Amino acid sequence: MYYQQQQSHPFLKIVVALPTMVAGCRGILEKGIQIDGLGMKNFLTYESNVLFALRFMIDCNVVGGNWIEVPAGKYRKTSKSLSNCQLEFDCLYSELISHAAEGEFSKMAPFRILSFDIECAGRKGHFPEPTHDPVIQVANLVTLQGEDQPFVRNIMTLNSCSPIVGVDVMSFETEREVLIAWKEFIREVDPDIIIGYNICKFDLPYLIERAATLGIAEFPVLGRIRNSRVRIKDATFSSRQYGTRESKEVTVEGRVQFDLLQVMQRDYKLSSYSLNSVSAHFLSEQKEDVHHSIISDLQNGNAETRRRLAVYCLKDAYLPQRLLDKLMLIYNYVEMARVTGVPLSFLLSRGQSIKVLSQLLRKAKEKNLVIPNVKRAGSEEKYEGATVLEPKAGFYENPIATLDFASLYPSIMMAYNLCYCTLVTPEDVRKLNLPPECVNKTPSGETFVKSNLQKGILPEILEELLTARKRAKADLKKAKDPFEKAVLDGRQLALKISANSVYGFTGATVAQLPCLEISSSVTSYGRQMIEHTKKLVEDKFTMLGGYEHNAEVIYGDTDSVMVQFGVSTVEAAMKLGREAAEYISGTFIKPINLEFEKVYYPYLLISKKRYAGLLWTNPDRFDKMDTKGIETVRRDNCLLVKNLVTECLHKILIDRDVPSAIQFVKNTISDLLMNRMDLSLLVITKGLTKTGDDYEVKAAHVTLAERMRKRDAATAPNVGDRVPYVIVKGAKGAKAFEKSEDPIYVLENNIPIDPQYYLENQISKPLLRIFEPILKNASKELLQGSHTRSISISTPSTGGIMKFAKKQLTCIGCKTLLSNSDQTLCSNCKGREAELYCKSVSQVSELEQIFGRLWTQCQECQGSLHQDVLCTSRDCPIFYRRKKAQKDMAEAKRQLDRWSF
DNA sequence: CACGATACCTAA
DNA sequence: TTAGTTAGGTATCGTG
Repeated sequence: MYYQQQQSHPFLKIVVALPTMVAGCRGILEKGIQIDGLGMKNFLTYESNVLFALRFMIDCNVVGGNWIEVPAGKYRKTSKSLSNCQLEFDCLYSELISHAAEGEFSKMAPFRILSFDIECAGRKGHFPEPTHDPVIQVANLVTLQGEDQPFVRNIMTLNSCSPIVGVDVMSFETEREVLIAWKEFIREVDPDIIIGYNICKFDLPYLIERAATLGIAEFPVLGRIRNSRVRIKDATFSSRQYGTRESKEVTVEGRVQFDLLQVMQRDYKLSSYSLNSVSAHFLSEQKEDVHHSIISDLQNGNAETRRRLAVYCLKDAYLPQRLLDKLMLIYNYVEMARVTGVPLSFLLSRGQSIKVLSQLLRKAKEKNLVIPNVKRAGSEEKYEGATVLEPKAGFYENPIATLDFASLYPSIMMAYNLCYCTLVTPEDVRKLNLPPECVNKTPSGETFVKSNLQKGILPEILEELLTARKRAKADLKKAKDPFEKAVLDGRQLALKISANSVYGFTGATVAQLPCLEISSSVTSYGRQMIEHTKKLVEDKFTMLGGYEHNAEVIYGDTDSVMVQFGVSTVEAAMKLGREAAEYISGTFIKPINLEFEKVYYPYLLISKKRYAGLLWTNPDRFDKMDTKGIETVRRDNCLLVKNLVTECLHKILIDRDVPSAIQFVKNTISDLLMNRMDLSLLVITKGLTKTGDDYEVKAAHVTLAERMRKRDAATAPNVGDRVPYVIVKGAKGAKAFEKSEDPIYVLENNIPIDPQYYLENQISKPLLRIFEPILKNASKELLQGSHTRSISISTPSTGGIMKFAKKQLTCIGCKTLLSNSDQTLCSNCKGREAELYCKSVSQVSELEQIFGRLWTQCQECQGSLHQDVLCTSRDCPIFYRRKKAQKDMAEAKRQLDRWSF
């Protein structure tokens, strides 16, 4: 920490017998000890907060996912076996040879991967609890990493189960036998990695707690250490990036738990993280979603119904494996472990900073430096971030060129040698009197020495990461073998992410080694650079300077500027863009580089961080429609808004057909108000970011989560979950949080939704923001007119006061109220019986057909055309349509029944 | 009804 | 032995 003129200092290295003693030792030294002749003295400690496993790996030069050689003759068989491993021997740790992940050693190990899923029989209306409810099935798939089919597929069932092709069905008479069989299976298969969906929070703890309830003492020995019991601990993880999440920490020695739910939540921003929704998203494969209350019925049926359950259970074990393969997670995660040096398990259980710290510790060791364990200072400190240039909002119908700094923050840190060990304290600035040519004074006022005096560790780490990335990308181009390609692609991704998170690490005031002098210097250089770029572009590309038009920077954020060169073709904009990038890059120190990347044409700039446009990287045709920040890319909008905005942008930007966009809006509004909208389009989801009491204001999704907790605590959303809801009709002037409701509940109880809310609070503003730059009187054009007057005939409410209201019949022909409930038609419509009867009949048959089609579709999804559909998936549009069709059909049949002759 | 505070999510 | 950063838009709630 800080630039040290003196090349080396004496340090005292303290070695203790057990890892746990490090903390105690550190405490004593920090608090201070009495030394004869010196009095009370306290000490700054160094590297006293490094996790033991990481310490060991760093000292032995071992990284996560790394190959280790135990040289012949350097080990001997253990005298007494302590493990369940296939090979067991003793070896001195210093004899291990750690191989860098290159050549032969970059290959992935043939990990044995177990994917499993359990089913439990909850009591009616309750979510299963391990203290009451039995485990009735466990499905297992075992796959060798790199192979595309599992080599073991089995299901352990309580009670009989009809055979399933290609699956080893193992039936048992008692639950105890099921659990013991699974435990034995684990020992026999000896998996390296255990995967599944939500296994860390549900399946694993459930099995263990259930075994404890049943008193199966031998069950919780699932790891590789003989006689070591699995331990469970409640854990919460909380960070700005990943949010707060409660989970369970299950210790299974020697096997990595790789919960696909955690992977999804960390790596992808989705509106729903149910296995069903995720599978649909990544695998285009739906899965039936059987409500937990039905599972008991299937279990209590016969061998056939249990077989049905088994098929379902197997699919839940199969999908995580498919996701693992499809997203190449093993490659990406192992490469991340190799690049950053942390064990694989840290990547899912810990945050970003441990990865940077691991690299820092390794590099420091190499340089013979030690890292101080600085006190956690006040975390309130803030520093200024990046500049966002004031946007000149509007619809641009000429090409806009985009200039970007490549890896801006890493290159600033490299260019100006910003590091812990190059920072000069204000005191030292005065004392040391360093010559100006040896230091950089940053725009934020800090002083760092240049690399001739001391090369920074951070810049060196960054250089290595970026060079390695370049190499990985080059190798990737040459690679033929798909496995090799996967490894390299995973590696270049890991390298990029790692380089980008170094800056964040220095600014993390609650982390291990904050250094705001570095982070605020980085951003101050960044601010200076974007302003400089804007100025250069506007000064050079002028008519006075011999160009056809005056260039104008219309927007820019952090590391990019959008330039309107005034030219009318994409090609011309690209040419000028390249020229500008090259010219401006020349004015910066290496390795800072401004690149021309792309052209937007046309370009709709709404405000800071919000824009849309067609993106061109070559002049022949556009690559895609690119939207930033607006509703189409946000998860807290209902599909109705997302689809509507996407479709309008498509029509405006691609088709260049504004009238058709307007017509589309009108049709959609009309459909909404006529109650013709699919409920699935109206579902809004928002993340539950804290526990109930911590909220200071009431919000729709929070109050709904509370109400759901009262209905069924076990299935209600938890911290970190996303809560889907719809807004239903309520009292006049009721707040949104009073009108939010669970979509499934709405469907089952036939509660009318509030179309007006969707029109006024969901659709209108986003639309106006898009149309206003394009259309005069946008509000009048879109939101007023006949299409908004078609007031809905809502489905009658069954709850509340409506229970006491008697339903009055209306004329089948014209819907006027009838005084006499025996009547079918009013006096006006008398005489049209034949026509209207035919209409009723055809309505019923039409709806029957629609329903039939949807039903078949669901049957296909569940994989059998001979059985009832049980699926109630909140994430599946077909489910909502099927339910609606069913209701409509029933209503039509009721109408038909009124024609009793 | 205006306005600040809170909450959420995104850009970079 | 818990946590990468700041900037910014928008909706909604609560209060004066």
